[in-house]
This record gives sequence, structure tokens and C-alpha cells, in this order.
Amino acid sequence: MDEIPERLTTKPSWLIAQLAVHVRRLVFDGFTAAGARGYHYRILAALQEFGPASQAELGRRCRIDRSDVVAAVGELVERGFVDRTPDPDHGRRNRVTLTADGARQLRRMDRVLDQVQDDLLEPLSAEERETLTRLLGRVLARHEPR
Amino acid sequence: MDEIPERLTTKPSWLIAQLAVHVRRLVFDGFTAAGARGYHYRILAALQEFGPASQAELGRRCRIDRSDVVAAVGELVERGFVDRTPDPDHGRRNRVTLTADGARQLRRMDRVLDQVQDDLLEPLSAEERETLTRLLGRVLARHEPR
DNA sequence: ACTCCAATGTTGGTGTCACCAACACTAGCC
DNA sequence: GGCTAGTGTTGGTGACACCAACATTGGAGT
Repeated sequence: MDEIPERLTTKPSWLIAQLAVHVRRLVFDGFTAAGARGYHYRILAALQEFGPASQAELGRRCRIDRSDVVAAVGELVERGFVDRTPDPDHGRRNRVTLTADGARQLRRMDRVLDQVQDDLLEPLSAEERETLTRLLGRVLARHEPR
Repeated sequence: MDEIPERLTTKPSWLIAQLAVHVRRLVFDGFTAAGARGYHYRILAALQEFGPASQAELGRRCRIDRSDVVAAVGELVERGFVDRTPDPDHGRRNRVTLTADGARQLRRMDRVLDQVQDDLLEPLSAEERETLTRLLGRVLARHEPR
């Protein structure tokens, strides 16, 4: 294989960005087999954990732009994983709810992701995985409060 | 701020992907000010470290698709950071070389990236940064041999 | 009560990065 | 000499993140 410039390999920003590429491919492959993509998982997860929500809420919880939530929820509705109904108490707002099929799909995607974590962290011991997760969490937390 | 589903926050794959988003934004902001983007830096770095190369070589070293190298090198030529000349020994092949302006631009981008590393890892101590870098490197190495 | 501001859903863009298929051409192997 | 592998190039695709604008609605302030 060709050598990678040291300027890249020594920079955490490169390691994270490059690793994210591989993560995305692993996740993409797994989700594609289930006819889904990343945005779907995030939205189903938020609905399962916090209950029915408006699209704007989903966007804030899942770190997805309002406009992208529209499309993703639309796809989930098509597949029958989610219902989108107008909020009775609130003229403009929608109310998105998880269906039984949606919950099943979420469980399926959970299994896919568990497999991905194992593939991804394969070279690390249990303690190292814990350390990595903790450090990443701290760094991310510092940048999340947007 | 809105709460993020636990299903996401506990998964290394989410942490990496999400952190990569912030990395990309930091890098993008810094590079945009210099009129550049990520692919430019990778290519300039490879030329500086390994000397003149063909576009296919650059692609392999920088993990960039052949077809994307064409566009990126074209942009670098426009800006005068790189020369693209036919390889005399090899009919079809190009020979891409770094110019003095290109080397200057690389140094400029290096400074930007140093700043990004600091911003990024701000919450971690020096040892923790080292640990994180080492763990990321090991995980990435396992997935690199593509 | 009225005004004004914030929030919501939606459309229609943009940019980066990664990747693929196809084509024309060249070099080098057998 | 013919086939195979490598090269440059064009022209797509997809996911993700993001922005601007618009119409509409709710609610806060005065």
C-alpha cells in the first residue's frame, strides 16, 4: 500500500475524519441491507426514547437540520415505520409517532450497529474501548453545546 | 439544549461520526479563509513529503479517488500552487510538482490545522491527547489496509 | 386587543467528501 | 503482437450537514 503523509497521520483531526469514513461505510453497508440510512436510525431512536415529537424537536435531538427531517420522516412514513399527523393543539406543528413496525426496524438496526461497534473496535481491549469512548465523549461534549 | 438519545451517545460509532462533523467544520472554516479545502492540503502535503508524483500516486497516498484528484489538482494549478506536466518517460502519465507558492500555502494551512488541533482537544490533558491519538491510530490502522 | 417575535414546516438550493462506471490511451508482460 | 494493468478524464451518485426564504401560527409584551 502507498504511504500516507506524516502530516496527516499524526493529526487527531485526520484520524477522526478518516475513521469516520470507515465508520460511515460500515454503517452504510449494514443499513443498506435493511433499506435504511443513518437519519432513519436517529429519528427512530429519538421517538423510542422520548416518545412522539414534532419534527423540529426531532431535528434538535438528533442533530439533523429541520429541512432534512422533513425528507427523512417522509421516507419513514412511506415505509410505515412512523406516523405523521397534524398536532391537534398546535396548528402548524406535526406530531410524529413510532409504529410497531418502526420499533421492529429500530431493533433490527440496533443489531446492525452492535455488530459495527465490534468490527470497529476489534483491535482494542475492553478497557481501551472504554477509555476511547470516554475521551471521545468528553471532547464531543465540549463541542456539542452549540 | 435538547437531549440526545442514549442509543446514540453511548456508541463509539456515533461519537466518531459526530466528532468528525465538528472537525470538518473547524477545518472548513480555517481553510475557507485561505481559499482552500481538505483535498488541497492532502495533495500539497504528499508532494512536499514524497516529492513530485503522478495523479494516481497522489490518489493512493491521500486516500482520494483518481477522478477527484483530477479536479483538486486542477484547482491547485489555477492557484499556482502546483504544476502539472506530462511525464516525459511515460506517455499518459502526468507529473505533479509543488511550486514555491504551493509550499507557502502548505505552511499557511499547517498553521490553521495546528490551531484546529488545539481547539479540538482543548478539554484533554497532554497525556490524554496522546492516549486518544494512539488509540485512534491503532483502530484506523486495522481498517486502513483496505 | 394589537403588535411583534419566535417557532414550525417546507421547498430548493450549496458544499464536502467518497465512490463508481465508462472511455481512451499507454506501457509492459508473456 | 496481443492482452492486461495502469492512467487520466468525464460524468454521474449518495450521504450528510447546512443555509435562505417563505407562509403560517402561537404566544409574549405592552
